[in-house]
Amino acid sequence: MNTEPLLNFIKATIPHFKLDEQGLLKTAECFEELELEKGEFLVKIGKPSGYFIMLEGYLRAYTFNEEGEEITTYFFPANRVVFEVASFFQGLPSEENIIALTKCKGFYTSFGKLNGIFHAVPEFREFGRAVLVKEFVAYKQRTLSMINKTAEERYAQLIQTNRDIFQYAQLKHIASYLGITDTSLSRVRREFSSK
Amino acid sequence: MNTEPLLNFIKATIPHFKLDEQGLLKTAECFEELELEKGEFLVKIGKPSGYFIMLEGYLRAYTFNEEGEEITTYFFPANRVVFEVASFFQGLPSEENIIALTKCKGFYTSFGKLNGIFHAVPEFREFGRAVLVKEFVAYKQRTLSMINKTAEERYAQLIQTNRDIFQYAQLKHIASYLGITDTSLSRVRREFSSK
DNA sequence: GTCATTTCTTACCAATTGACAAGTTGCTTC
DNA sequence: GAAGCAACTTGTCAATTGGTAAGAAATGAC
Repeated sequence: MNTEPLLNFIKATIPHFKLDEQGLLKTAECFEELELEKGEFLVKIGKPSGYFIMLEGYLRAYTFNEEGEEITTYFFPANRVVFEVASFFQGLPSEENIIALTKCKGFYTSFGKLNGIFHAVPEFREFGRAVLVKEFVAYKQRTLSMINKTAEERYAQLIQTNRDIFQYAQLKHIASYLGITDTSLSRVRREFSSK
Repeated sequence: MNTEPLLNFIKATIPHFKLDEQGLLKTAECFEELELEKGEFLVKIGKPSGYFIMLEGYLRAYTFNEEGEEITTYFFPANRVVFEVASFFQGLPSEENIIALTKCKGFYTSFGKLNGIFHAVPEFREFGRAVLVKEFVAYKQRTLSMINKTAEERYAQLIQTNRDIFQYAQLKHIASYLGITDTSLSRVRREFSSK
């Protein structure tokens, strides 16, 4: 297993990470390489979530509303750590599916193993916290745009920050992610492109 | 300083917390008692956020949109840990104000001191993580209702889960928290109460 | 107490969004 | 190629929400 990309990712996340041989080895040991084909699930509803450092690919998280319709809760681009927080950290069955929109590559571990590294490699704890904080902050941002931006503004923002998504995800999924119907998104797109 | 309520809160959060004299003392040492009068700020925009274990009271977090209008991002009831995550954990100036809606009581600490406890009292790290995860999960839930619930459903949900808020917060602030205008909330309330 | 200010409600109209249905396009399967 | 299916767009109408203004109610200053 070539662990260099994994360690690079960790170093990029926390510049303070020290590379003593011991810790480096222990850290790498706890991860396994994982590849997902398009359409494969990283997390399934009802099952526990793992912890996936994704270096290539795109993922979509979704759940179902009372009417049984899919609600897309998140899109994950590459170079993000992907996990369903309640399931992973609270040991609950996941309430979300996370599915590969493209072929995905990265490094995978479980809660038990991650805790093992936290215990054995103190510097690594900072990584765990930084990741949790980063994802939390991203979610706060998302909530904020839901409360104070119009559908069109949210669409424009998504195009700016995550244009690739439109290449891989279906518009109906982008619509539910933006909190509107696919019909509405279609209209928004027409008006937006006429500007 | 009577640290019993503080330690009870920690124990309630993580039942595994061991009460060895040493760690107990060190933990308590890092907190100071804090009381806020109604209208006082816990966090101010531009300043760093602290970490407040609030045992009594209600707080409101808010920011401003491009038009300079207040947007309420969160209401904190008692028995929650209150902090602005990006500011506290990433050392950034806060982009939110957090203000007391009522008299508030609890225990306060800074990032440096909290890290000190994490270092000195390993069991306490679990508390820090549990708190972070809990707040993250709460925010995810909030985002989900913004995407797949109507304003009236969100209103009904807030009444059910947080009825007290209506006693302490202004309706215009509740409106922006729900992502609607105060005019709209007024209508929703009329229609809701006529059912 | 009065006055002034803010908060909340209501009314009116405009803009946005949703629900439903029909039509187009593209893809898969046979 | 034809048939079937899913994704996307468009149109129509209804429901929801926003913007503005006016008035009622509550609050605070004096």
